[in-house]
Amino acid sequence: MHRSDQETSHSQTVWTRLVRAATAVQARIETALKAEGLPPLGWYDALWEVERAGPEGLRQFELQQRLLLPQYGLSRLLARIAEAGLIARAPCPVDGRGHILMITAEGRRVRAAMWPVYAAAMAEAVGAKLTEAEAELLAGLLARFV
Amino acid sequence: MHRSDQETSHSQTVWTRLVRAATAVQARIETALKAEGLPPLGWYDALWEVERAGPEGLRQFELQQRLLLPQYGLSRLLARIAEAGLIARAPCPVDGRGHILMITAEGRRVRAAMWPVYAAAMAEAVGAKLTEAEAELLAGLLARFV
DNA sequence: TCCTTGTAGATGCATATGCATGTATATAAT
DNA sequence: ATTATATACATGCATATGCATCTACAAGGA
Repeated sequence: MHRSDQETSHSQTVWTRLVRAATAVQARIETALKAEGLPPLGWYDALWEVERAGPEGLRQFELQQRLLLPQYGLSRLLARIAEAGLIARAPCPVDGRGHILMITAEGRRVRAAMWPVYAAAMAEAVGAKLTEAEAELLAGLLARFV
Repeated sequence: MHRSDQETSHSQTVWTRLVRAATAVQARIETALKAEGLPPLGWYDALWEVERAGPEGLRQFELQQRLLLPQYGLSRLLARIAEAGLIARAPCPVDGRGHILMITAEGRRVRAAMWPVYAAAMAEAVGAKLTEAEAELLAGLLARFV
């Protein structure tokens, strides 16, 4: 084989399966949510973080760091979620550039409705494929990439 | 905690890290390709499969199955790649509905140019984080999800 | 032959994403 | 204060994606 030809390495096998596994699981979760008429997965993470932040709320850039989203991505995600009335954006009193994010009552309701669907899909797509020990092992190996 | 509240399970840890790992590695590879002025990763897989198929070429639906892409996704991906002159689409002689895909000389050239960049990024983002034994173990665990 | 059903692939429309840049405010240096 | 630079967030524009549907051909009856 020529030097520029693909030979399958362990790295490549890992990479390929990593993508396939992630997309397969994601597809299952998204499908489950959609089937219940619930918002997409991305909304869950945002709602959960903001809800967890409590009555203080959360700055947009903090959420950005936690979700690892690009700045403009979060900006537009929040525009959609706010449009749906699930998160409220208030001007930040101590920094005129910023927003404070707070979950609304409806936002809590929707997140709580999403959770059992999300959890069930995760259990089916992930938990059912591994023993507890394997899951811990896998989680440990995956942690290398963060 | 209320029943609808999120409690972290092993499944969830695995799922979260799976996504983070996949996006992190992908970002590295895409960045490396872009930095060299090369096409995105999705093009590589298509080019490689078509090149591998040899002079017989490959039917579009076969490629679709191998790449696990939605039908319309592949249709448009190929439109872009063909527009760039890297893959040729000829009508299929035995099935008037189909196309036969064949890589062009320029397609070979580009794929060959992509490979070392792709391989290096993979080695850096995946191989460097694991021993060979760990990579095999991880690949085995990830295979559960296919 | 005609009709029905299935499959290969393309595409219009709505929505999402990436990239670059814009606006507004903050912070620091002069 | 003035000017420069950095940060928070939004947005115009091009491109990509999802969904539904369309066209064209194939295959199997009646």
